[in-house]
Amino acid sequence: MNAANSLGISKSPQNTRVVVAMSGGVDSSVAAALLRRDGYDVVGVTLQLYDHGAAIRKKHACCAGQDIHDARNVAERMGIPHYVLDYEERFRKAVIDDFADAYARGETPIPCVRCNERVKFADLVVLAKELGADALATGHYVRRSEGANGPELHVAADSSRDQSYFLFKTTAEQLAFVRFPLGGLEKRDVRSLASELGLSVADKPDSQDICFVPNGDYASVVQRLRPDAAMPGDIVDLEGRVLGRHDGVIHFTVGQRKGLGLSGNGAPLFVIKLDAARARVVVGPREALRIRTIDLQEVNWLLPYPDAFECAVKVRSTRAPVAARVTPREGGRARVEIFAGEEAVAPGQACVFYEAGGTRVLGGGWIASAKPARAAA
RNA sequence: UGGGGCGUCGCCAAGCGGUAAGGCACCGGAUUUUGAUUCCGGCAUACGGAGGUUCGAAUCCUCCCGCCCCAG
Repeated sequence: MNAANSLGISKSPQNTRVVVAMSGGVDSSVAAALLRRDGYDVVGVTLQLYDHGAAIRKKHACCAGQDIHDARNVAERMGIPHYVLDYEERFRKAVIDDFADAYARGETPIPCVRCNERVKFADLVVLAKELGADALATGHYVRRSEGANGPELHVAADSSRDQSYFLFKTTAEQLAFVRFPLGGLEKRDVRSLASELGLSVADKPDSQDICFVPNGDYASVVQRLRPDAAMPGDIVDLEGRVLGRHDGVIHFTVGQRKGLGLSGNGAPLFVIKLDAARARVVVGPREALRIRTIDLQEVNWLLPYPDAFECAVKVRSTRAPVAARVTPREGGRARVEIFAGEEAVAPGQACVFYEAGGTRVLGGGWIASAKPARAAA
């Protein structure tokens, strides 16, 4: 048995085939280039996820139109095989439909996580194995390491770029096969590497916003897919008093302040709850956003024995983890008690568990419901 | 048509003779591989209207218009 190579696989790089998920962006391009430079047998794969024509002019997108050309160019330059696969149908069903349904239910989906969960780390893993690969690599900023009980997921070295929140659904089994070449790098280093390696995408802007939504106007996408979901209704306060009207719950999310058009108040009002069945948007003061208990579903455990444990949880990608206790429940569920409370917890978003004071991701689940820190309607 | 009160940015609201606070809403930008949040910036040459007093008024006076309240 050979010594493990840089990917932790007991083969020489030349004999190690790695499929790289290439989105056409800087990150995945550099990931592929780095592996190529290290002598791996790299195969590039790009998934065409949604409408080609509609996306071709869009900046900051990924996985369609120009991005596919970019990925192809990068692969060509590196001299690696590159495949473009039509995943539009799959993506539409697994990600876009789910996105629309969630909004119609008054929830706030994270399509990026669904895409990782259902497409990139599901279908792509299978595909990579079919291509005879020893591993699948992506350009995500997150680290993987071999622990006593198997592979572990850790936050990125560049904490400002960490994407672990978006990868919480990665299973232990997938983790055994996936690699993240950029997890230990700083974003600026990746940029300069892209230049050094002569990649045409070196100065390409980072992607942001939802890739399949044209102008940041996600509501119009939902409305087109689920016409009935855009039902106008009342904006009410915590006591049920009608304060105004709205054009559909799909335009709002828990914690939202802007767009309510409610004036004359001393302090701003926030969306506290969405009641899709009654087409109601419930608003209240900031204090009413405070949550103590959260119930999760479809939990992914990256721990060997999920007994109740204390850890730090993130309820939002852009916030520091906070101390909490997680209690697993049957049926893939879990209850999370956040000791100091947390604001604006929206059903449909993710709650990710982190090792307290550490870097390891212990798991996470989808937020099914949340209970206020104090009594409130 | 007797008495009293009030009319300042879309909404709420300071100011009470010295040259228009603030909040909400809204708009723009920054941040952000979700949606949000947050942050920064913008937002009444103008104070119901018309006159008058004054070096100077949203602030004082007069009249008018509108609204509210109490009496008739």
